Amino acid sequence: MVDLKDLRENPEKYRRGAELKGVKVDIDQVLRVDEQHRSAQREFERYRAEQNEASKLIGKIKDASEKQASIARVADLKWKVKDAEERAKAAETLVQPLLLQIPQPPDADVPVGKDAGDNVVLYRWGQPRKFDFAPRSHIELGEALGILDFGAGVKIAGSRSYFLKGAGAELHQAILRLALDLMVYEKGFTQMTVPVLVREVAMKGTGFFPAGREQAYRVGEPDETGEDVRYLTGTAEVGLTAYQMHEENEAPRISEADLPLKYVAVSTCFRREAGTYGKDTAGLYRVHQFDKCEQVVVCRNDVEESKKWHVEMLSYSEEVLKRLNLPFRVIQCCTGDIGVKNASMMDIETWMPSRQNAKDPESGYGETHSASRLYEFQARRLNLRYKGADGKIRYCHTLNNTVVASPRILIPILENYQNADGSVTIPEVLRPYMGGRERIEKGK
RNA sequence: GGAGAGGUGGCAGAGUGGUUGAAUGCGCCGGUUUCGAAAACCGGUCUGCCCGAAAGGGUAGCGGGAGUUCGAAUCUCCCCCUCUCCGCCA
Repeated sequence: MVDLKDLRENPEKYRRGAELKGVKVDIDQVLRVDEQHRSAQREFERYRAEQNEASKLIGKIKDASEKQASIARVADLKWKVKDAEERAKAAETLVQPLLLQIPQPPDADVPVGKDAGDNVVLYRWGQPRKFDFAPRSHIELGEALGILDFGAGVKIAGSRSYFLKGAGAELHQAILRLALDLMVYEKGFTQMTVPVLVREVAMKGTGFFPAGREQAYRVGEPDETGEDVRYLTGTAEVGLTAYQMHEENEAPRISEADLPLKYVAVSTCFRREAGTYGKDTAGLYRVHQFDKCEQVVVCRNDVEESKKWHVEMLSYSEEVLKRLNLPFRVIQCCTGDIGVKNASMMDIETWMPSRQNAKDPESGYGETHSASRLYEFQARRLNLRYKGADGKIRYCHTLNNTVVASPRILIPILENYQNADGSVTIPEVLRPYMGGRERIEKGK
């Protein structure tokens, strides 16, 4: 959520921001409704002040008939108060949903662009492998080795579903564990187990709703209050970021000394992938259910510090890929591709031989990581605030990034580590998590 | 699922219709004292929104919502949550 006060003072900034992101919003409408709300509120407060003053005096009046007269006089105010209050409330309930739709303006260092085609490659690491045989896709490899089963997945769970079997499942767990261990034991993150079935507030608070509502699976039937409805999260970012969520009138429980909060969690992620019909339908690339090791940092309200963490968190993800010796490139996403929530976003794309297009030697990189810098956007919705050393209360900044998501990461692993005979060499760093095995071979 | 108890400030815990944002204690911050510290003593210490350049003022908040009343933490109704006991399940 953007700052309403700032929106009032600098509407142009938000108009421009929405335009850069390609999001249609009516800023003037928000300002109009907000003004209605505030003028009604002022009226309400003026009448209420009068009423409170008069009521206070009534309590002191001893004479019965005089008291009755005063009560009769004040009674009239009661209706004026009620009327103004209702108008204020009505306008306020209109402001909120409008405000939730206004995107965070992209940061100044984000390149202007329409869509993913305008993203900028920042740098690369590793050399794509030159095969001296015709490389197979992870689908061919996995099915031949008996470690991936898409047929059973589709039969049991529908499209974009799969089974990982034997060494496939082992590899999946090994990579998640590698990532988690790096974050916990080397980078000092606090490991969490988070709810993946959450209430609407958590989805709204983290900025996935209302804009991305169609991407989430809804679970349960609404009762009269709607409270029985839950949502399956598409990332542990929801649980990790919302963890310190506060009520609006609550004093902050976080103090500056507690920051930064560094959380990591592995969770199962669920995505409807609405609007992607026909895109990446085969294989492990775009699936409805997967597991992801996610990192979240909640830091001080300081743009420079946010930027520093953004790069730092990105380096942790790179570290995982480097240890796996998988070639990748880092992308600075453009204004049209960073989504409603983000001030900036950088992706890591890992080289996947099967995605390489013979005509384009630059192709073959597929997104495996996404690092977001959100400044106050989520913190405002979640009321994530802290008391500064100076006593002032500020909103935190939040950031998040994939450490590794599997089975998508199995694509580059299987494809890059394949041998001419169809076997797959297990990356050295994963062997300790797989009983010391070195190769995945058919039937073994 | 059945029976009971309860949800008040950072924490503990008073308060059952009239200057109650709310006693008291603890904690925290500042000061006095001390060579320094502890103890003791004194003072301060919630948050949102609105108005204001600021100082400050107004308003709202005692689990949430609705109601009664001139006036509600206190009364009524609905909902949510927590705890204890019993049952059931893992």
